[in-house]
Amino acid sequence: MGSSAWVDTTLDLNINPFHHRNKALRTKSEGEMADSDVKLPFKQENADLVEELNRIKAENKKLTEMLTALGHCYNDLQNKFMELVTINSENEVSTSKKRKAECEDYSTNMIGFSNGNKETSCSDEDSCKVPRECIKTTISRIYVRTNPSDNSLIVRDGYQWRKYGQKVTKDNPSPRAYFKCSFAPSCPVKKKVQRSAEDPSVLVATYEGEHNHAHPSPSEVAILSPKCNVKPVSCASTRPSAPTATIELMQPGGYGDGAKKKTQEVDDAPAAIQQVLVQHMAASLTRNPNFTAALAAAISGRENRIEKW
DNA sequence: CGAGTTTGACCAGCGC
DNA sequence: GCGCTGGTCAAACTCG
Repeated sequence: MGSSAWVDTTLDLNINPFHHRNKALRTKSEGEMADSDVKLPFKQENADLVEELNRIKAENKKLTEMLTALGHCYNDLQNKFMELVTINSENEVSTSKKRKAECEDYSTNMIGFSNGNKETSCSDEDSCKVPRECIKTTISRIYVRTNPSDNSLIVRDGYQWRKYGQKVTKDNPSPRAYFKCSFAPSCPVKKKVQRSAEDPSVLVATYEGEHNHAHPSPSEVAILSPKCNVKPVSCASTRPSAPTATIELMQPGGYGDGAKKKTQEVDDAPAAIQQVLVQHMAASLTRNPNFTAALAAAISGRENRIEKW
């Protein structure tokens, strides 16, 4: 991807909106201290306000333009990403020699998380015959980055699983573990977990079917699997049948700890560092399409209000 | 003692 | 039909 496609998204969000105004007031108060008898004429104050208004308008316009550019950039990137995904999935289908794995591709939802670099989805409708059951069952695939030293084939997703088999497959030296959902006796969901052949630190969990019960609450999970260090996960983010990019696994040293650490850092940081952190957070937020959309709405609303003045 | 895991045996689908 | 492979079963084993 060419670097020319990248746009500087670090918006000057006017983090301290009263900065200029304060400056003016400060100048004013300093002047007052020096010469308390001289009062700023009302007209002058009005002119200052108009000037401030114009400055804010110009800033809003600039932000709106940047948002538009950002939106276009985001769409371009998304399109490019989808193209890459399509190419990848085609390659996967053509190289796959597995009988049943082929049919998985018809309804597979591949969800990547932990480092979020493999999120994709694919569907290919003419590469193989489709047995009926393959269409009926929902198949999701998730990738979990784990500690390479951790040899366990455990993907903690909040559900209760019972292992019923393990097998070494031909195309992968690491064994594949077979799990059934044991939270509800009649739950048809099965899970296969195997380390990625390319990257042994990545666990590939394949879910088949849909849970016919509610996601176990954290307390239920704690009761059912006291030794399993499962933290609460939202239903939507863990249901294999409901693929989402917001899946978050509780990996040691994962996002949870990181966020905690960050909070700690924020608590401890002096004001200057906090300012830098705020600016970093603002930069991160501007990369979020939801945020940019909300910001655009807010700006347009604000502009309307300003124009009414 | 019960629940969960391990592991060898068995079964079924597919290619040759 | 035979062999290979993935998936499942179930007895044996482990652990709390």
